[in-house]
Amino acid sequence: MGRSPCCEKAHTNKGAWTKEEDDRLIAYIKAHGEGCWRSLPKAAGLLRCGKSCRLRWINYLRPDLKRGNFTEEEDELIIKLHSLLGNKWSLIAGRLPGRTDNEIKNYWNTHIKRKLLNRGIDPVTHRPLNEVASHPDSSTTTSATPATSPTPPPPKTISFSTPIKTPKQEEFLGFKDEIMNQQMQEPMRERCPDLNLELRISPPYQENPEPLKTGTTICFTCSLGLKSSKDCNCSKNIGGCSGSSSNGIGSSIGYDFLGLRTNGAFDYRSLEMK
DNA sequence: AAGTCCCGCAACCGCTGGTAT
DNA sequence: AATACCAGCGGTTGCGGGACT
Repeated sequence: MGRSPCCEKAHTNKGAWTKEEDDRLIAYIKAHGEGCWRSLPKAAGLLRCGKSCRLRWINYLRPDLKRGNFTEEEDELIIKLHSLLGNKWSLIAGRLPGRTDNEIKNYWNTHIKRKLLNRGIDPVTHRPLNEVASHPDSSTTTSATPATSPTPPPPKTISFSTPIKTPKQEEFLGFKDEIMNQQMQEPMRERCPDLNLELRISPPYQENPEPLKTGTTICFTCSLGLKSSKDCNCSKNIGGCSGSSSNGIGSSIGYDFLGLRTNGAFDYRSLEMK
């Protein structure tokens, strides 16, 4: 037994959305909120698949979308995040307010790939092209998984021998990038000497950020904005984070390589790629 | 002006993970 | 444990418009 189709394909429109369809969708979501995409089309009087409605809303109609050209800063941020996360467009989008995964994916394929090639950097491995050429195993094929090479590939699993010192609270509120950069970049630089991995990423925007008490922890999955993850290891006193601190890692706060709050010793095991 | 090519983007498709029953 | 449903993700496709011949 498989899954039933998400909609009655025979009675749904396909292709570009009309202004009227957009208006109907916007009006419905304004009145009832997001969710229940399967039943939404019928309720909203749309001859569309629920999936299609969701995509249209998320990628085009959402009021918080930024639209417009990407800035140079956004370009660099995408490149850096891609070098660390691979084709995890939704994760990358999560670090770029107002941008969608689809938008970033398209932008990557049409602009950034070319930009990196012009810089002599392989867009898949983020290694210098000449280095890739000298190691035939480092293919530039479809996989986002870093290619094999004499040196270990980038983070399937990474560990840094030097634990990050716990900054004072006022330091992490102001994100002491320099500390992180100095301590985190060396191993990466070793592997990608031409790749500037200086990361300056802000935490997700919060209207009224709740100050963390010294001694509390936040796990990597939560720092990425992944709610209710089974990997969550946060202390219970952090809003929206309900896991228990059971991974044996110390309770001091440090920064992961994305500039996000985490335990003093960052545990990259939670960052395994597919 | 007409035809062709190329590029960018919106949308679709197939699949996976999570959850409820 | 098995099944069904839902939401979401990432790869791919196809259309529209601009550039080029």
